[in-house]
Amino acid sequence: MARKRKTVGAQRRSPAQARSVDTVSVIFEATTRILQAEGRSGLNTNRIAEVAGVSVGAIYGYFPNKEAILLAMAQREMDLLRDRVIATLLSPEGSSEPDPIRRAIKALIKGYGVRGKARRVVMETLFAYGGTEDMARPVSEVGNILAAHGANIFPPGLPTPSPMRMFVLTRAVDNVIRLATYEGAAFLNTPEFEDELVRMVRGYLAAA
Amino acid sequence: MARKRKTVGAQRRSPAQARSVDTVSVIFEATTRILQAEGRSGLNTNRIAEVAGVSVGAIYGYFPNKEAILLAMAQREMDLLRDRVIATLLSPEGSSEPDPIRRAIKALIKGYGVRGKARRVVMETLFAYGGTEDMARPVSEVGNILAAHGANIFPPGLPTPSPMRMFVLTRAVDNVIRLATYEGAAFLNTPEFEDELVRMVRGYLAAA
Amino acid sequence: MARKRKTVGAQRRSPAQARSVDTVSVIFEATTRILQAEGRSGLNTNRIAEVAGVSVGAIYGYFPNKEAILLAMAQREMDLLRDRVIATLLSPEGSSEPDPIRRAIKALIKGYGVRGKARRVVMETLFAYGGTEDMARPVSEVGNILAAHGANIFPPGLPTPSPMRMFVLTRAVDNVIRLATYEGAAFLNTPEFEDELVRMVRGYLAAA
Amino acid sequence: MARKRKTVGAQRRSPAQARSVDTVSVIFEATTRILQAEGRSGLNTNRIAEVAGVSVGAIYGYFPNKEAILLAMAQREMDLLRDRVIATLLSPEGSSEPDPIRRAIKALIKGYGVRGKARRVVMETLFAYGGTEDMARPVSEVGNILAAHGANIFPPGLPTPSPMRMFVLTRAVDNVIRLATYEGAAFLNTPEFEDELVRMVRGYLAAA
DNA sequence: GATGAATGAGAATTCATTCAT
DNA sequence: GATGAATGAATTCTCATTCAT
Repeated sequence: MARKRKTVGAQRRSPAQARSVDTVSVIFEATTRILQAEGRSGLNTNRIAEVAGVSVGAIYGYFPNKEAILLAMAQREMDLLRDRVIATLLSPEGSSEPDPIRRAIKALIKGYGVRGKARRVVMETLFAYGGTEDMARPVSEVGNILAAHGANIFPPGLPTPSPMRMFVLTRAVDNVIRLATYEGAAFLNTPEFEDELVRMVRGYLAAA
Repeated sequence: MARKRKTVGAQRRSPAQARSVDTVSVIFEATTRILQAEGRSGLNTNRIAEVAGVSVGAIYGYFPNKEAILLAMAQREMDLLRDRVIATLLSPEGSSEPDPIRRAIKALIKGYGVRGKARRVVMETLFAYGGTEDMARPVSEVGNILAAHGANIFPPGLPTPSPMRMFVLTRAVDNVIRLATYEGAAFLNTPEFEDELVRMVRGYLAAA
Repeated sequence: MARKRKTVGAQRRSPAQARSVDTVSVIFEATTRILQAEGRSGLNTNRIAEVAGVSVGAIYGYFPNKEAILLAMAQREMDLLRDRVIATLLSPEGSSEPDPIRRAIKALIKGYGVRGKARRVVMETLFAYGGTEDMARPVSEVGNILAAHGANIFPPGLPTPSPMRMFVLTRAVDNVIRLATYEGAAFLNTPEFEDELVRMVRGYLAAA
Repeated sequence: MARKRKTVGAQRRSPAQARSVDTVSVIFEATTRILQAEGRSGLNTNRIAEVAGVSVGAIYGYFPNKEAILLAMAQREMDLLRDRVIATLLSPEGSSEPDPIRRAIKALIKGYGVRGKARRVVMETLFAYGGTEDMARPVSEVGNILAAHGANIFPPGLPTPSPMRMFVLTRAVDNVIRLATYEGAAFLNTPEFEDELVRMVRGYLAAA
């Protein structure tokens, strides 16, 4: 038996050198491509190595095991999305939209739209491997930012939402957009959908 | 010899006799038990057969492969949940709760709570195999029922929600509860969480 | 998970290193030994690995499936036999037999005789997988050699046979010997049988 | 284990009733169809039953095991061919061809041509299952007939061939035609090919 | 006689991981 | 640091055959 108990964890080699960064990217890209083309069941380390043009051994130089690759990818995806949303929330400068809630919703819709299938598969994989917490973390972080900057973001006159309300609010918005994207809803990019989401957020906050 | 490409899908033997129906149930029960006790990695066809008290061959008489079992179970789960929610929405008799919205929310929270680990794995499989549509269908069906019986369910004075609003509403509620369940949120079974969800629904509807 | 449709064919790992070549040889030898001792039904990949002293995985590193091993062996057998016959035809030196036709017949009889059971199973596999062409190719190649060197091989005074005649001639001789071997004909190793075949060839050529 | 040691043998139920004959035919046809469409690896008793529209159990009512089906089919094929050739040899009436040797060759070419692929697969299967003897028997029988009627068939003035010569002669002719058919030789149905075979037979006999 | 669900030993194949080069 | 051949336990899946109905 060549298998060891899993230690799902972070990367091994620190991507200090340019080459390391390349190798990691190349592994991520290969994984994305395989997942996209053949789904989860077509994914295995040997295949990743082959598609990535590196040796299996090299993969184990950067990741302790297979799941770690998927985990790292999913985290990267979530972090990218989170950063985009947070940036959007906090900096009204770069946008013509004065309402931060609407800005965040726009950012999410746009964010889920790019690299749609790849992201979906990676997130699904993460989900399937039990990474619900990892999926939730960036959403929580957005929640934290919102809470911290509440005064600047939420409509004046309304109290900053409680943690539970934050949970409900962020999950509701995030998942509605996610599912609309995954289901390929026709209204996904319409202003009406945006309006609807804004209405949900405002209505909810107003009902408190 | 020649292996066929996997066809995650329909059953093979049709459950014409009483015996067949038993076998499928027995397979489902065994799978649930294993999943509950050992999680996804403890699940394999030989084990299922052993726990179910049937032969491996019998399993392959009803399902083309392992995933198909999980998929069939997931669909059954969703259908059960849907039926429970619809029943709750429509029949105020069996409940002390007069508000249909709150009744439905209670039913969902309770429904997601039972057989938690097994349901989760099963739903993850559905998700991982791209079954977003299958996940969404029962929710849509609840939406249809809501739309049809709107007058009896939605607060008087409010118009029956549009399809898009129905989408947002059902997905939001469903996913918030699902994620709270999966994340093991501490507030899951508190009345406050229920209140919060009711508030979201009512606030949203009122904001229209 | 996803099984690929069988691709009875080429090897996987390319025998770049000396080690690889060894592994393939070792697999071939083990297969021959098992076939010889227990026939086709005693042959399975785990057994081959065991007898070969390699892991099952190693086998799948070089062959996509069990049949591919047999097929590769069959091709090797045919090529060996062809080379032996051609060598015999062309080089009168190593033999006390002055007649090239008789030399070739002797070589064929001897060639089919060695490793009888194993060769047979291996050829049957080739046949069963539609490899009639593969079986015919080496015979054709012998035919080509004959045609090219006709002047030195065929009885003086006779024209070099036409392609169709070559076809009839080579197939007739090859198959008579093959069947006599497979049927375990009592006369197989008698000089009379050899005489008979030589007579057929000469009689045929003379009748042109 | 539900498998018993094989008793490759004849049919069980004697096809006394019309239904039995039908069932056997239907099994043969299904087997042929599967073999033709999917090759040997696609053939199994459950599939035969399915394609034949009978139950697996029914198959075991007529044949003791799977191989018996193939064996029976191959024997039927060979017997049909043998009967045709013998009839052709013995009865000059039905033909415009006065030469019995040429008549037999014509009959063989024609015989191998009909139901080409189906026959081939069945014969290959028989071969692969070690039925070389069964393949050879009808040829031997033709040989016997030839020997018995030698005076009427072989060119006057030539001695009736010895058993060994008979072996060489029949196998040579049979296999050249068989391979020409299997390889789809362009010259298969030309008079020249016929001429060539006749020449071989006559030349060989004359060389005695 | 027929049916077809069930059997289950056995075979094929996978793939994460290691480690000698 | 990289390579990739080898490992082998674990799993999936097959299919000839039986036998209760």
